[in-house]
Amino acid sequence: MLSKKTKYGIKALSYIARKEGKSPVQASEISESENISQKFLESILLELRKSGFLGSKKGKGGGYYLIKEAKDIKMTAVIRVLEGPIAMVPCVSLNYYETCDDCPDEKFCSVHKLMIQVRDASLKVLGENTLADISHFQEAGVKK
Amino acid sequence: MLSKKTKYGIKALSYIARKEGKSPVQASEISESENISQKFLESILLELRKSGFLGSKKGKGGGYYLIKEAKDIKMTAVIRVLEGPIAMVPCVSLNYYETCDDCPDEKFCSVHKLMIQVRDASLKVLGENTLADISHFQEAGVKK
DNA sequence: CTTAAAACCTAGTAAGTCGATAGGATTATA
DNA sequence: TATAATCCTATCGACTTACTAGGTTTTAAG
Repeated sequence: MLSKKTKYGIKALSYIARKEGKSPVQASEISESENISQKFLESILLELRKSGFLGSKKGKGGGYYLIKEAKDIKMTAVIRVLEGPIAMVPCVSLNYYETCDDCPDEKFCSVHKLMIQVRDASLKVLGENTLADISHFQEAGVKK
Repeated sequence: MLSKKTKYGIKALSYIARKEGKSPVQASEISESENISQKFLESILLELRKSGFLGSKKGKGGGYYLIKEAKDIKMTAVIRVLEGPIAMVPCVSLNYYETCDDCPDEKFCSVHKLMIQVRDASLKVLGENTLADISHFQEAGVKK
């Protein structure tokens, strides 16, 4: 299950992407428009800034803005920062790999085999979709 | 992330599938062979029995056995029983659907759009793989 | 230069979940 | 009758989640 943090984070990024070109977007505006607790959202936006997705401007008229273009932000990157691993089991994670303490040999693990396939399928979808794809409210990014 | 319960459950089913044809398999045997706490495993096997995957026989020489053939057990079914929804967000779940309390309209939700694609990709993999596919230790079930 | 509006920061917390463990009751076989 | 197995209920510590509280700091506008 996706945490609320990740969900809210994606919604916020998407909101900012849609407003792009104009002045920075305030947390309060996103909070109201997307029905997210403001304080909680603030902490998420802060994290997105620290991980290089957002820039910010303090003081009156301040707010958040995208540092890269929406079309250059892959959803894999967003989810890895907010949620952590995309894989469902650490032993098949590319970015957060860990051995299982049970399981003497991954090659002969039924779960491992299955979860590699799930991971690859998810990775494909999340790698093909950018922030731009999910923010324009038409058909999502199904490329040929 | 997959819970240990689901992981152990799949491993146990897979173990039983490999032993099939002979007498029932004991929890203690699976527990030792797969390095799973016996008591915890017992509760998982019980759940798998109650949900119709396993039959059991009590007393000396008892144990667990598959009720259906391994090739007729889709991994979607196993995961739904042990883990719950396959979707990462309730609002895109087929079997455990729930509306989000934020989000006025799913059609215009960026997360929704993305997670439908992820769900479909996962569903495809888990629907194509049966217990038999992941239990035979060759290439997993990649059908054409 | 003062006020207001914004981001930024740290800490805490209630509720829930997870991964077990404990301690037996029940049933079947030999 | 002894033993080996499933079955059942309850509990528990550690951890995570989704916040909330209570500010500090920075900036712009009047």
